[in-house]
Amino acid sequence: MEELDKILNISVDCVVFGYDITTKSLNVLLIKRFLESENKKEILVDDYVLTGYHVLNKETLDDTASRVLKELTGLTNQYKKQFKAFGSPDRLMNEKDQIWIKSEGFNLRTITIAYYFLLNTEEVDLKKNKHQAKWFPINTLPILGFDHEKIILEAYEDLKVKCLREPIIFELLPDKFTINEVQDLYQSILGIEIDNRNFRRKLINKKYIIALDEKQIGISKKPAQLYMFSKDIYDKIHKTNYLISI
Amino acid sequence: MEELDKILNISVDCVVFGYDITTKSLNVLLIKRFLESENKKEILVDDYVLTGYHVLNKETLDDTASRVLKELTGLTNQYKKQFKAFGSPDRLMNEKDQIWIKSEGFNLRTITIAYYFLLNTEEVDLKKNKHQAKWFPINTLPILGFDHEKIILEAYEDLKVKCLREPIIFELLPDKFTINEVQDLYQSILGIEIDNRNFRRKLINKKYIIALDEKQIGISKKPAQLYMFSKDIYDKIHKTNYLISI
DNA sequence: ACAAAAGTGTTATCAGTACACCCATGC
DNA sequence: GCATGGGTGTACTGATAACACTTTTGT
Repeated sequence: MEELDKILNISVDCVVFGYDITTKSLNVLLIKRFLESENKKEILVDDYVLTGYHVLNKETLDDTASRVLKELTGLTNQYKKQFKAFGSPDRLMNEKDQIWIKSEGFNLRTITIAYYFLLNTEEVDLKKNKHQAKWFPINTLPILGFDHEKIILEAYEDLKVKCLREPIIFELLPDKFTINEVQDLYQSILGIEIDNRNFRRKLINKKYIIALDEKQIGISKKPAQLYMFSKDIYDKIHKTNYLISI
Repeated sequence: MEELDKILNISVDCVVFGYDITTKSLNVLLIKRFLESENKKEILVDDYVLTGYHVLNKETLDDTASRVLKELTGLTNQYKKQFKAFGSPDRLMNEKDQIWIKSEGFNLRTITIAYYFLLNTEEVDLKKNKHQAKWFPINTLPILGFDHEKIILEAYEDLKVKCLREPIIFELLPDKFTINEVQDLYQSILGIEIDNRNFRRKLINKKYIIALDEKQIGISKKPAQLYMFSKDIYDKIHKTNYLISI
């Protein structure tokens, strides 16, 4: 039944970015792709890929992406962005990909609509996961199947550009965060050093960064002030902001 | 032969933006969609759509877009941007769309990868065009088939955002332009008023805006200084520019 | 000489950058 | 009391915003 509903040449692939606040590492969630020969003597395919699935007949592309994320992590309502379609005729043409495709029975010329999701790794419990999902730091990715390395790197580029212009950085952090955590995250994503004093001043002066009546707890050093991000206030301020910065 | 090569459920649609420097109007190039009943007594479909075509089997998505533009305008090497995939199950489901799809024989569940192109209207000669192509100002679009109004408006949104951050504005102008022409174009796209003195200073101070040894000719008033944009210089300057502006 | 569009300067305010030390807390 | 990371202030520079008149040219 479900098989009939699949569009065999159109899929959605999801780059799930998760920030690990304790190791200060921007990670990508990948699943294992593993296939042995019939006699189990030979390993035919053993690498990692993005999660993805075919688009179903009665489903929007956004729905497919949300479904894939939910199955992988149990999460809904995370920040989601459709960032590019990949459809080169040779994108699934290396040897291992062909073996895999044969075993799965889908179309050699499949076009994929790629999404990325932003969340923090603490939200995800990988223990209950059946796909052998695992976090990999963006800078030390394993061998990847299909054209998924390309997809991840393009998603990362888009994220880098976007985090300079839009307040999506907060999607990678818990609701309550410290200023230094935001700075660490920018530094991780962009691979740069930022002056702490200037960064603090800049952020604290924003009306949509709200100081809470709380400090960190359970920390073994001086606990830091916690803040939250108000999307409502941000949107109000930025309705008509036409600064040309080229 | 060609029919066999088409992927029946995947297309590319092209939003061709053309700036008309004399009327100061940002336009979109559309083609006529017209169908009569067999007895020619009734007009079944009479509206406009974007140009687009199915993706061919051995073609990348970018190639499809370039092919469509070339067939429509004769032009190659114009600024091209893949901006979004549209794949909602009901995107081709209104009555006229269904009549049209039946007559053309393609798939009811077609996903389209939408591109936009930037050029200036003077580059295009519509006389030789067989599709009854016509320019429409972005603010006075005709009745549009399929979900093409939605696609155009999303392309326009993307263009608005992008022209504030990247020097794509120059793709809509001739190679040699005046400062006031750039200002008029920004004002057309964004629907805002800009102070001429501040804008001039800002632009002229950019190293990648190069004053030529030429003035306008054939103009009935004081001829203005001509400038050009240097992408090389722009790229050199902006290699590593990590200004966080949220 | 007139109409039309090109071009010009100053001041005030705000944002960004560079830079080094003290403070609060938990252990 | 000490190690750790949190938190602070100032001066300089460059960009932006507000604002109105003169100049050049073709006709």
